[in-house]
This record gives sequence, structure tokens and C-alpha cells, in this order.
Amino acid sequence: MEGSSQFETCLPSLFSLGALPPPPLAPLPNQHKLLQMPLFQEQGGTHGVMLSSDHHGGLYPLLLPGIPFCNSSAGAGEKPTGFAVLDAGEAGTLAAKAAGEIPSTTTATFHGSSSWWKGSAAEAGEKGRMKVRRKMREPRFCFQTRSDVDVLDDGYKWRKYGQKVVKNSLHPRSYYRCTHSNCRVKKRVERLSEDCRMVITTYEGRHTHSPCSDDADGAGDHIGSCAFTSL
DNA sequence: CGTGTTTGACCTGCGC
DNA sequence: GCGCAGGTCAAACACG
Repeated sequence: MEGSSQFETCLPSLFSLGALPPPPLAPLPNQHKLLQMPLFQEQGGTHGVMLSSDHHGGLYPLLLPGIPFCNSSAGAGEKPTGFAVLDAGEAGTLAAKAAGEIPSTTTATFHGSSSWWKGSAAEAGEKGRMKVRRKMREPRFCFQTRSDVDVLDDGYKWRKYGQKVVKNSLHPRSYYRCTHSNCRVKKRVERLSEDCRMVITTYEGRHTHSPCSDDADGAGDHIGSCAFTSL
């Protein structure tokens, strides 16, 4: 809660991990920074690279060991807040663990399953919409950011649908869902118990639309200039 | 009046 | 098989 409280960060559509073309990003006010996330697909799955930032607005590229990232220069040496590309199901766990002990940089393989909505929640619809969660092999992306605000502006519009107090965490975890009609992307936001300024955000799923069509009203086209690569 | 948030209950999955 | 914890839903409430 210092002066720079209103730190906001714009994230590229993390959900495009799968290999979708880089969607237009939300327009960024002067001080706001873009977090870029080049992606790499390997036989085992997709890997991502996340740029994180601190409340000063500085961005810190975080690299995944073993991943050939051309622009590794970035002072990843500065103050990486850490992030993790997770395998479905791991995210939650990790986030939880993170509450107690988060490595400066955590990495994991991201399995971009073709059917991110396990088996097809629709099919399971039989049991009612009552979910087919867990065990779902959805693209998940977890990263950690230092910010005073819980919800980072990633260009999409989110609607909170739940909040839950999780074990090993002093702060409740909030659940958000993309407000776009056909988009089932969800994201969880929670703060570290040991450092309330650290926000762990876990994105789950893939957007079926571009940010501008939802919230960042089309002003952020050119932003595509940001190095958002996908193979 | 519409939209978004809050909150409690319910359900599912996982570990023991 | 049981219990625990996480995740989601839906009704109520608040705000714009």
C-alpha cells in the first residue's frame, strides 16, 4: 500500500499457450507494463516464459531452464518474482504450497492438452453441470506478481464467482471467470501468506476471444508488437 | 435496473 | 471407506 499502489499489469492472453496466434493485447497506460510470454512447444508439451514485475513497474523475464529463449538477457537477475507453467492439476497444488514456500522461480512442464476441458464437461453434463473439475487437463499458467491489487489487468474482463480460504494461507483465494459468453477461462488469485504483496495468479483454460473484444476495447491493437511468440 | 460481489452450502477428488 | 480440502454454484446483497 505505498504510493504506487495502483500497480496494474497487463498480461498477454496466457491462455493462448496452446499455440494460438498472439491476440491483441490490452492498451497500456503509460506506466503500465506488458508481461510477455513467448511460448515454446516441445514434444512433451508447451513451455512458456513469463515476465513478471514488481510494484515499481519493472519487468523481470523469467526463464524456464532448458528452454531456448532468445532474449534471455533481461535482467532476470534483478528481482524475479517467480512463476510457473503448470501441468493441469499442479497449479492448484503449487499455489497452495506457494503460500508457505515459494521458490524464486519455479518451473514445470505445461501440457497443452487438446481437450482442456476434460473429456468435455458437456458430456459429463449428464451428472448435471456439476463439474468435471479436477483431473482436468487444462492449460494452466501460474505466476507470481508483486502488486497491491489482487486482480491484474490482463485485458480481459473477469467476474468473481467465489472465494475460499485455503489451508496454509492467511489470505483467501478468489476465483474469477472470464465474462465472455463462450469463454470458460478461469483464474485464481491469492496472496502469499508470508508476503501479502505477492499475488499468485493461476490462469486456467484458453480464451476463445481477444481481449479487445471484451474489455480492452480495441485500443490495443498495435500492442501486438510485443514479443508474444508461439510455435 | 443491470451488473458484479459476497457468502454459505454442496459436490468432487485425493490422500490416508 | 472416510475425512479433508478445494472448487463451483446460486441466492442475496451492494453499487453504479
